[in-house]
Amino acid sequence: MTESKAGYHHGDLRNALVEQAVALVESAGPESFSLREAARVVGVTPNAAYRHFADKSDLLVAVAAYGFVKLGRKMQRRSAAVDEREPRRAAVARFEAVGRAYVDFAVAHSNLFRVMFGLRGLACVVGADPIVARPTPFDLLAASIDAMVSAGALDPSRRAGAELKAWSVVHGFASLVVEGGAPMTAAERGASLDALLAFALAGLGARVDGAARAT
Amino acid sequence: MTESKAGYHHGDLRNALVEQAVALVESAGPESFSLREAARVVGVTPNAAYRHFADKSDLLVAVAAYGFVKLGRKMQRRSAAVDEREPRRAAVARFEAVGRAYVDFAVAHSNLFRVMFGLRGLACVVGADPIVARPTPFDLLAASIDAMVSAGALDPSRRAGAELKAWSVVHGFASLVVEGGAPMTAAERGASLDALLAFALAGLGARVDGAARAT
DNA sequence: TGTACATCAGTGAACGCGCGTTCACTGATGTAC
DNA sequence: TGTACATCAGTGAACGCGCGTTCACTGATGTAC
Repeated sequence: MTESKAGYHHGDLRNALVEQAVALVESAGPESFSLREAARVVGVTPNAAYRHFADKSDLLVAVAAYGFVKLGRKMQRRSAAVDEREPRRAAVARFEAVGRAYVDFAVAHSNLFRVMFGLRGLACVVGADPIVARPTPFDLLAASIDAMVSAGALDPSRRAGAELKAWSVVHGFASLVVEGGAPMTAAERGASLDALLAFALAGLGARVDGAARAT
Repeated sequence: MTESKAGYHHGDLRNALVEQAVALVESAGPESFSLREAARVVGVTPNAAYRHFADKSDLLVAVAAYGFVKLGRKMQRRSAAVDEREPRRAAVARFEAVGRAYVDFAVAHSNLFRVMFGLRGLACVVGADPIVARPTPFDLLAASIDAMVSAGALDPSRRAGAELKAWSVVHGFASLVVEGGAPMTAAERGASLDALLAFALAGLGARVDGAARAT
């Protein structure tokens, strides 16, 4: 509500704590994150946090939710930037843009990404009744696949289950990159991701340039 | 060396600690694991552990390595059980068996799986000079793809980069299942995995039954 | 407009805790002669 | 075969630590009349 900084009442402590928690997690990793430190940096007593969060893990769920919001925005931004002259190409390009946004996000915010998919983060945020406003990142992925069907890039008979396939490929790649299992330069990562998206489109049976796409 | 249980010297403390650490991690998760508890359960003073491990995270790396060994064995077992009458079909079936073993392992040992792909686990174990004896799980995946090429199920021109594609799909799916992002019954998981493997083979451009595979 | 009061959002001090790790040590083991 | 001794693998006690969380509290806020 109020924005007055000095004073007994903070005014927007909940958001301040979440943002500080995100910053701390991003810079030092989830395992060394402490509620006390977040409160300390915000300039507030540790117990003040309990006015806004049930406990530490509740705060971390809010951090995860923040990450999903950020990820969704990145997906939308990238998707919107696609050249849309040729509808079928554009639909495919948006699908690719969504995947690239996902991986880029994971690389740029690897510690946040870990919290999002760490213990209970995903389950709390992406469940049947997500605490993140729609459209969620998953919604955006589904929409991009629907758009491919509408644009004639994907046969309706191939539609079922496409989200899980696409999500698995991209999430697996992002995880492997983040966890260091496949150490690579940014250029190598880009090339791998290109190949990976072509692989995913081929697997789905998408028509990219008139003909069904080959890897 | 010796197997005497009683006595001042344990005889095989290092292995005992690793096995107990694995058990504790599997049952209570990595975040609540403590070196002290492992030592306590083994019946030894906490500091005795420092005779065998530099510190706690060194012990956890050993836990991760243990997991990769176990995973590799499961892959080999499943792969060996494939009916091999028709070479091309058999090669494809082994590739699928490797993928299934991976997912099944992740589900059956989800906490161990988390340690393996948690902070530094992967990097230490799978790096250029792995501390796990060859063939590593990654080696086994690569071999199964090579076998598909030899059997004529995969054109050599499609060979390059196939490991990363296959690994990404399966790892992503396993992670999503483990983290609860895609809650499903065992039957649903099986059906999804079937579809996912078909998707991966199609994406790679594999020939499953004489013709190039369609999803 | 002014006052009374309920509610809210913080404070300050303290708790018990188990942790990772270090220290100086000692009992057991195995090897050289 | 017997003894001396270096090495190894454990003990036992203690450390400092920051943590999450609870307690009773108080200053600030806003609303009813």
